[in-house]
Amino acid sequence: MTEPTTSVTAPRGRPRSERSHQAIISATNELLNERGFVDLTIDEVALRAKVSKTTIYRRWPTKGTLVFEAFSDQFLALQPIPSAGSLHEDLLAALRGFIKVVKGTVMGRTLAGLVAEVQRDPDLAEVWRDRFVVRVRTHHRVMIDRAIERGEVSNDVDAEVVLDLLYGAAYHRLLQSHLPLSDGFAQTVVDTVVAGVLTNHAGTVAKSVGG
Amino acid sequence: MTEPTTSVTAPRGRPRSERSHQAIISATNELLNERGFVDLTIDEVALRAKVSKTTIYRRWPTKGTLVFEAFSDQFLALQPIPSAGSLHEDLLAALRGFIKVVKGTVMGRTLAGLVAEVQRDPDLAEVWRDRFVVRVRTHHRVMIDRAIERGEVSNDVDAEVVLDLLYGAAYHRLLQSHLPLSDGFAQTVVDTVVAGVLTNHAGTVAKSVGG
DNA sequence: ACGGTACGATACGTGTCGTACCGTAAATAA
DNA sequence: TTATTTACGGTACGACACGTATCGTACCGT
Repeated sequence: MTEPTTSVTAPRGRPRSERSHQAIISATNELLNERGFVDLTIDEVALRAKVSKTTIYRRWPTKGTLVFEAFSDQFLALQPIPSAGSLHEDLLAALRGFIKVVKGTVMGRTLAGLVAEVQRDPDLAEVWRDRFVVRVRTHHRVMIDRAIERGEVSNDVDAEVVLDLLYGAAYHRLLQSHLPLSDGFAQTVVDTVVAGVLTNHAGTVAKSVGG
Repeated sequence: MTEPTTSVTAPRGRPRSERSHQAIISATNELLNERGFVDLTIDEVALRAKVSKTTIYRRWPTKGTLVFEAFSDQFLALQPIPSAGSLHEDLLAALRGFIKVVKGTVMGRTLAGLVAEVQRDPDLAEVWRDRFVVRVRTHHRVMIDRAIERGEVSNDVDAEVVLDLLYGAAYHRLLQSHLPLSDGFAQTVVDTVVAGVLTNHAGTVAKSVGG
């Protein structure tokens, strides 16, 4: 109890280098930009970070987990929860925010690459679900919860399905590349979903009709 | 002009063995069932099909294209266009059909594996879009076109977005595995999307309200 | 017969992953 | 100070699967 709470058990041997950690993450992000997920190799990350390959494998068991860690915090920081007032405005702003990041940065291809890797690596899939999908969805669900609290929609709305409709459609265009992630797409998606929710789950107060 | 239309240019040398072709496709499907996309190897397909590996590579440049061909016809044949009468009924039947195949057979994991591979192989991505995504969407779009013809919805409905909402949501649950592809999910998805479409794009005749 | 193409069998080169090994460096404990 | 513990760099290595190359043989039309 006299020890500081920062370290309950004193680490014994040589501590892991925080500097190496940062160098690896940085090199990973650099190479992600230059080559993309598929053509990124651990050897090259080690070379770029001036670190032994062994050091990388001591911390991350696979390429997927490394890229995941380099990607996720960065991406999640760019997904704010809008609170403009109406459900329509909030969802549209959120979807536009997603599209902006996905189209405007290399993170779109990295995200696609990670979704792909998740289909190949069950261990990564678990991490992905618990530390990304669940996290970002919990984040986004707040918009719907707030609409319920306001009485804009009733509380029997299936928030999970609403999120699946919005982001499912967006991920679909990202992964299949059959049509562009345009702003018109975002508008139509939100128009349709919100209208559907309001029709089937009208709230207790006058609804605000968006533009 | 005197030649039959079946072969414009007469093939010169030894023709490709149709028997080998079938054996390769069959072996691929067998191994797809046993091991899944990731753990399927070309060497093993060759062994199982009693065919040289060279023969496989003469016809399909990569593992992805081979699996694509073994998968796509089979899958597409199981995606009929419902015509029950109302848009709601048609879309629900179609989505249920998709879920049934994806959950009931190994094709769900194969589909996920192919979507993953498409993110890694640009050549396969092109084939995938042109010979699968476009094809299945054209197929499904008929349901919406017919609703327009019936006057159930107006002709300014964005059919592409409707498909993205429906199948985007389903693919999302397939690929992210955060929630199950339950029948309740299918119902809520269709309820919401159809309500949204009818609200924003009411047709010229009395709409049928689904039970 | 002859040229053209597919075939089987197999060896090979390539790329990448992840591990093993070894001597060294940095920290704590006695 | 010395011993112990753990991380580090450097590198070699094993494993695996991909895709290619080679070569002699089997079928096909002319």
